[in-house]
Amino acid sequence: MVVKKEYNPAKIEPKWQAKWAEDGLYRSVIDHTKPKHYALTMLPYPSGDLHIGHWYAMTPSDARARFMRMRGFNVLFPIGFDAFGLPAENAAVKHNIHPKTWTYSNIERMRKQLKSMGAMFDWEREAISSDPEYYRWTQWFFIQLHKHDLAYRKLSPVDWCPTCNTTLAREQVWGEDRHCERCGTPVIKKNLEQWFFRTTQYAEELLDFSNLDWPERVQTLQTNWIGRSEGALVIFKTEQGDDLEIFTTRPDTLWGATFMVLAPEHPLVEKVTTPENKSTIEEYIYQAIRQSDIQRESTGKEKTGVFTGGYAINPVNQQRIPIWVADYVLMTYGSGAIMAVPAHDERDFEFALKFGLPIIPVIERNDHQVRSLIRLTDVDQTFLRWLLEEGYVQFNDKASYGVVIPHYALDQFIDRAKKAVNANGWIEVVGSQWEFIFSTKSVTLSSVAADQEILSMMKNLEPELTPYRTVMEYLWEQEFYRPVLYHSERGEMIHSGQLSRTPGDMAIKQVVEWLENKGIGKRKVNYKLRDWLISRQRYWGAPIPIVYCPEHGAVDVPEDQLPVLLPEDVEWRPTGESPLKLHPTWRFTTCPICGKPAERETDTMDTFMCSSWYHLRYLSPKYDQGPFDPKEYDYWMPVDTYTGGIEHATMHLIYTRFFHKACRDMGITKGPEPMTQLRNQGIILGEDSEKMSKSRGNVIAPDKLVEKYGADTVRAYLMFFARWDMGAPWNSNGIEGTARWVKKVWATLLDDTPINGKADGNVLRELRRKVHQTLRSVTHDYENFEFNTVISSLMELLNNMVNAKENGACGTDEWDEAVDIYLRMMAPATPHVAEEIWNLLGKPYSIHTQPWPIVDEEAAKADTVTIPIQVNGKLRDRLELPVTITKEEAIIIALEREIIQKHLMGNTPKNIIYIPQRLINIVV
RNA sequence: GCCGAAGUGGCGGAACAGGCAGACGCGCACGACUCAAAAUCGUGUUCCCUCGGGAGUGUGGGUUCGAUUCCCACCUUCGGCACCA
Repeated sequence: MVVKKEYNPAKIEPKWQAKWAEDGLYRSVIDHTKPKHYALTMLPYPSGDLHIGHWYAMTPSDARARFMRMRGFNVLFPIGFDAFGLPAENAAVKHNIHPKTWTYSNIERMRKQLKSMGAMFDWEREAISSDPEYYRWTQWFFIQLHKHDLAYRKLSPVDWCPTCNTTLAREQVWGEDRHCERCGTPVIKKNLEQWFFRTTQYAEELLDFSNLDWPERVQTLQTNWIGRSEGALVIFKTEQGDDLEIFTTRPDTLWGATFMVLAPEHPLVEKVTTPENKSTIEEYIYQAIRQSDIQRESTGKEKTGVFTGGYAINPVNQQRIPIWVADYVLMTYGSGAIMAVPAHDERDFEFALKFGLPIIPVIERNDHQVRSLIRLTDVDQTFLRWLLEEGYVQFNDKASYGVVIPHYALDQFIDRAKKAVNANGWIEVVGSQWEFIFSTKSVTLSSVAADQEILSMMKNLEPELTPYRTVMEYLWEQEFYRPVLYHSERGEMIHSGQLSRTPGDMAIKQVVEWLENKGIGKRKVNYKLRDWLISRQRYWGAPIPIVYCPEHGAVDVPEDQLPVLLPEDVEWRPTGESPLKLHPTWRFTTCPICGKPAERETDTMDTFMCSSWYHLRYLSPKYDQGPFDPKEYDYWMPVDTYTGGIEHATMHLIYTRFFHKACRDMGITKGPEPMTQLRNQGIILGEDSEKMSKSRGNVIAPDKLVEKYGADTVRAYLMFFARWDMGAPWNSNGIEGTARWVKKVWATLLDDTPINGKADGNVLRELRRKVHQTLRSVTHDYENFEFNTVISSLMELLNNMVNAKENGACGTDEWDEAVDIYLRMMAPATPHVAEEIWNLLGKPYSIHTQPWPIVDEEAAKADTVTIPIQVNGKLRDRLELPVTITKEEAIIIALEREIIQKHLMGNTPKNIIYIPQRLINIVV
């Protein structure tokens, strides 16, 4: 058959899209005779225009879903919109358009764009999170969580703009001075009653990825985000008698705690602050609280803090230690208070040094290194000579020797030092042992009292030392000592009362047991993960279904009264304040329990709440007896393949896992995890290798590309131009190659005019071999999301087919088979052109319901192989040999080659490596 | 600072299990067709070279008959976290 027809994607693509829709080709219905496959791509936010990033995320995922369908799975590949959220409200204020109008017209537009991709979305299952039928169930989930005590209310600080009268999201706070994005007013923190979900209750389980086929990268990100650390909870007492709880990962350093630090927000701050420190503390707290966590936590910043005037008692040794307030301690982690052990914690060390707080070593160095800076005038000559002779002197200048004493010589050194030191001086033993040798006595730096004693003895001999507040402060002045003053390694406990000499590997365990026996502490696991704050002081979101009754408090809206509808007659103040608060009637209602006047919660839910369960709504978007139809759930869940951007690794993907596990414990969902397999695509940057953005003007518009090349070419190029999981900067030129390929497929497969007579058997055997080899690799690559090599293999095969055609392959069974398999292989990637050619060749509609071809292993087998011959690992020759050749035969042939003989240069081979069908390496 | 990923021709990338480095494509050069151009087709395209070869996968070492692939150290880029007690 000869078909003379131009390839015109603008014509064939809409034609097939309409036909497929009409025939319900992508309707997914429960079919128990087939294995199911739930392929899910992250739902888009209806920002208004489909971005090339959406295409990059969705079309390869679509190709994979199509491939699975051809492999015999009953595939569900749904789509919807994450339609609540801030941009709609910003548009409302800016353009005076209702968020609903804005959102739904965007959806309309994006639906059209999505359909132009030719994806196998089942539009009957579309779900839109801002539809009342959807958010009714978002609210229902909230109530279930509340009923099971997984939702609770607590006072929590938010960024607040006093001019706009509203909460700001983190991305709305700009600049170093933290001003409001809209009006420039500096932002303040405000404590508001907020709703939280108890994600932390699932922290331990969320760390378990054993049921998941998820990228290592995501697992690492989540693990770090959850941030598990083991340690102990220890109860200190303030002098007033209040319990002051702290969490520490190093209970073995308790004896070295020389001060405590409270976060500025800590509830005990007020109580422990003495009257004379009150105003300083208040001032400090005011400026600390205004800063964001990011600023406060930036490690580069110099430490700040203020003494409260109050003291606590260290429960292990009854030492009285000062309580400070400093912003390097965070209220959101642990209990918002720490014991500071400056000798073994870098931050505490820095703080203690700055504020002159004592630093007492309580953990031995593992290398036991001792350093001493010996002033020549403080000791006798014999001692100095001995040090030189033994080679302990690391450096010397006119005034002093810097010596490093090995562990074995320490006792001897101290003995000799005691004899050598004169009445005007002293010798410091630093790093280990921590002894300060004076002519009258030696003192060990093992307590705050000892610290002061040593210091005052030094000052007596050397009045210039008067400004120093601690021994460590003085030692720090000597560059030579700095490397050994502080360490955070585990090691043998010292200066720790009865627990001294406990070896490092048992120290933590023994101290915890000891604390538990004494009733002053216990083992504790802490997490960085925080409970999920879901309240938003916003209009365009799902209202939190709670009514506040003066008598009954926070009462759930009864389930049969859901949804709590968003009122549409809202007024937009330029202030951006939530219209729900301003609405004249909406918030006033009655208590579901007593019927007396009550008020609605005016906050709405975080949109991550909507996206935590959309995969369930897709199952039955119109179902009204529950969030989803259990029949659909039982068949389709869990999601088999979830694809989307890595940027959701720690937010959405933790929330949705939490949500699933919480629902499982409430009997709503089943199984350990919602999404079995996860794969992330990378990011497409602009051609300038910068992030695409309107302001940079480097945005690639998919609509224009589709117009110019057709959706199939755009799809294929997105699959081809980079590794899918890596992403890459966009390259406009490259797409021409893919366009050429599609055209060449069209020309080659449709025109089977015989050329050059009949092909011989060799050509046909080669053709079949290449076809089946390609089928094998393409199958593997679709399976493993290696889309770029799917396309390159197809290109390669096409080049072979063109060759075969020139050698007369057309009109043979082998040629027809090649065409048939070729079209099936390209159907998932380029669904329209594959369908069109398939149809023009008179094959049965639709190619997309055809089974995936099976590799003929016999045909794919090669009968000869090219074997490289190396001499000493260097390639010298190649041999074309039958695959059946034996080792002996191959070696004989190889050694007979003239070029090989030349490179052997008359030497006898010492060793010959033979890897069947791979290589021969002759070693001389 | 910590954690993670990645470094291969002019460019995007390939090499699946340690065995022919550079598949496939872009770009470029030359040629064919054309009055000409576009499109299309063909040939070539890692670098150096005295045409025998030699070097080469971020850098330096190591293991091996053999390393883009494994090990150690370092450099660069990107991403995440960022005083987490």
